[in-house]
Amino acid sequence: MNLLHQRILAVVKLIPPGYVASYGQVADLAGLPKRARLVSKALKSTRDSLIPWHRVVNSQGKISIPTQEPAHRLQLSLLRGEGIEMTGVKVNLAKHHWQPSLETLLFELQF
DNA sequence: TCAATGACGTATC
DNA sequence: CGATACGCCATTG
Repeated sequence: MNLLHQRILAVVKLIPPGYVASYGQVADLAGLPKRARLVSKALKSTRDSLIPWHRVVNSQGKISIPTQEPAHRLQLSLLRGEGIEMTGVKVNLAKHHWQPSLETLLFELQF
Protein backbone atom coordinates (compact mmCIF):
# COMPACT_ATOMS: atom_id res chain seq x y z
CA MET A 1 0.00 0.00 0.00
CA ASN A 2 1.96 3.02 -1.21
CA LEU A 3 1.30 6.62 -2.21
CA LEU A 4 0.61 5.77 -5.83
CA HIS A 5 -2.11 3.33 -4.89
CA GLN A 6 -3.71 5.85 -2.60
CA ARG A 7 -3.89 8.46 -5.33
CA ILE A 8 -5.40 5.94 -7.70
CA LEU A 9 -7.99 4.76 -5.21
CA ALA A 10 -8.86 8.36 -4.37
CA VAL A 11 -9.84 8.89 -8.00
CA VAL A 12 -11.80 5.65 -8.27
CA LYS A 13 -13.82 6.65 -5.21
CA LEU A 14 -15.12 9.63 -7.17
CA ILE A 15 -16.75 7.61 -9.94
CA PRO A 16 -20.52 7.98 -9.42
CA PRO A 17 -22.97 5.06 -9.50
CA GLY A 18 -24.18 4.43 -13.03
CA TYR A 19 -20.90 5.51 -14.61
CA VAL A 20 -17.59 3.90 -15.55
CA ALA A 21 -14.04 5.07 -16.22
CA SER A 22 -11.16 3.28 -17.92
CA TYR A 23 -7.94 2.17 -16.26
CA GLY A 24 -5.99 4.62 -18.38
CA GLN A 25 -8.34 7.46 -17.61
CA VAL A 26 -8.08 6.86 -13.88
CA ALA A 27 -4.29 6.80 -14.17
CA ASP A 28 -4.31 10.11 -16.03
CA LEU A 29 -6.61 11.75 -13.50
CA ALA A 30 -4.36 10.49 -10.72
CA GLY A 31 -1.46 12.23 -12.38
CA LEU A 32 0.10 8.97 -13.55
CA PRO A 33 0.00 8.86 -17.35
CA LYS A 34 0.97 5.57 -19.01
CA ARG A 35 0.28 3.67 -15.80
CA ALA A 36 -3.01 1.94 -16.59
CA ARG A 37 -1.57 -1.35 -15.43
CA LEU A 38 -0.82 0.11 -12.05
CA VAL A 39 -4.51 0.93 -11.68
CA SER A 40 -5.46 -2.69 -12.17
CA LYS A 41 -2.90 -3.72 -9.57
CA ALA A 42 -4.19 -1.19 -7.06
CA LEU A 43 -7.77 -2.37 -7.50
CA LYS A 44 -6.80 -5.99 -7.37
CA SER A 45 -4.89 -5.61 -4.13
CA THR A 46 -7.18 -3.39 -2.07
CA ARG A 47 -9.71 -4.74 0.41
CA ASP A 48 -11.44 -1.44 0.97
CA SER A 49 -15.12 -2.12 0.28
CA LEU A 50 -15.86 1.59 -0.09
CA ILE A 51 -14.00 1.63 -3.37
CA PRO A 52 -16.20 1.08 -6.45
CA TRP A 53 -13.63 -1.05 -8.28
CA HIS A 54 -16.33 -2.49 -10.54
CA ARG A 55 -16.79 0.91 -12.22
CA VAL A 56 -13.39 0.60 -13.92
CA VAL A 57 -13.25 -1.13 -17.30
CA ASN A 58 -10.80 -1.07 -20.19
CA SER A 59 -10.69 1.59 -22.89
CA GLN A 60 -13.06 -0.41 -25.06
CA GLY A 61 -15.64 -0.38 -22.31
CA LYS A 62 -15.20 -4.07 -21.71
CA ILE A 63 -14.70 -5.93 -18.44
CA SER A 64 -11.03 -6.85 -18.20
CA ILE A 65 -11.19 -9.44 -15.48
CA PRO A 66 -10.64 -12.92 -16.94
CA THR A 67 -13.92 -14.77 -17.42
CA GLN A 68 -12.82 -17.66 -15.25
CA GLU A 69 -12.39 -15.55 -12.16
CA PRO A 70 -15.44 -15.20 -9.89
CA ALA A 71 -14.89 -11.45 -9.74
CA HIS A 72 -15.81 -11.25 -13.40
CA ARG A 73 -19.42 -12.29 -12.77
CA LEU A 74 -19.54 -10.05 -9.74
CA GLN A 75 -18.48 -7.00 -11.74
CA LEU A 76 -21.07 -7.75 -14.39
CA SER A 77 -23.90 -7.99 -11.89
CA LEU A 78 -22.79 -4.93 -9.97
CA LEU A 79 -22.75 -2.87 -13.17
CA ARG A 80 -26.16 -4.17 -14.22
CA GLY A 81 -27.40 -3.48 -10.73
CA GLU A 82 -26.57 0.20 -11.22
CA GLY A 83 -28.63 0.28 -14.38
CA ILE A 84 -25.67 0.39 -16.71
CA GLU A 85 -26.57 -0.67 -20.24
CA MET A 86 -24.35 -3.47 -21.48
CA THR A 87 -24.01 -5.53 -24.61
CA GLY A 88 -22.59 -8.74 -23.31
CA VAL A 89 -19.46 -7.80 -21.44
CA LYS A 90 -19.25 -4.33 -22.96
CA VAL A 91 -20.57 -1.13 -21.40
CA ASN A 92 -22.44 1.43 -23.49
CA LEU A 93 -19.82 4.13 -23.08
CA ALA A 94 -21.86 6.69 -24.99
CA LYS A 95 -24.27 6.76 -22.04
CA HIS A 96 -22.18 5.79 -19.05
CA HIS A 97 -18.71 7.14 -19.52
CA TRP A 98 -17.67 9.31 -16.57
CA GLN A 99 -16.35 12.73 -17.51
CA PRO A 100 -15.60 14.70 -14.33
CA SER A 101 -15.34 18.46 -14.46
CA LEU A 102 -12.08 20.09 -13.50
CA GLU A 103 -13.79 21.74 -10.51
CA THR A 104 -14.90 18.36 -9.24
CA LEU A 105 -11.37 17.05 -9.28
CA LEU A 106 -9.82 20.10 -7.69
CA PHE A 107 -12.46 20.06 -4.98
CA GLU A 108 -12.34 16.36 -4.18
CA LEU A 109 -8.67 15.55 -4.64
CA GLN A 110 -5.87 16.74 -2.42
CA PHE A 111 -3.10 17.06 -5.00
C1' DT B 1 20.07 -9.82 -11.29
C1' DC B 2 16.73 -10.85 -14.95
C1' DA B 3 13.06 -12.73 -17.53
C1' DA B 4 8.17 -13.40 -17.36
C1' DT B 5 3.71 -11.62 -16.30
C1' DG B 6 -0.44 -8.87 -16.22
C1' DA B 7 -8.20 -6.67 -14.30
C1' DC B 8 -3.82 -1.76 -20.01
C1' DG B 9 -3.60 1.32 -24.33
C1' DT B 10 -2.70 2.63 -29.05
C1' DA B 11 -1.64 1.60 -33.71
C1' DT B 12 -2.06 -1.47 -37.67
C1' DC B 13 -3.75 -4.93 -40.61
C1' DC C 1 -15.04 -6.69 -35.29
C1' DG C 2 -10.91 -9.88 -34.23
C1' DA C 3 -5.75 -10.61 -34.07
C1' DT C 4 -0.96 -9.01 -33.51
C1' DA C 5 2.67 -6.03 -32.15
C1' DC C 6 4.69 -2.91 -29.09
C1' DG C 7 5.18 0.43 -25.36
C1' DC C 8 4.82 0.73 -20.39
C1' DC C 9 6.22 -0.66 -15.58
C1' DA C 10 5.46 -2.77 -10.72
C1' DT C 11 5.59 -7.25 -9.15
C1' DT C 12 7.03 -12.04 -9.02
C1' DG C 13 9.89 -16.10 -9.08
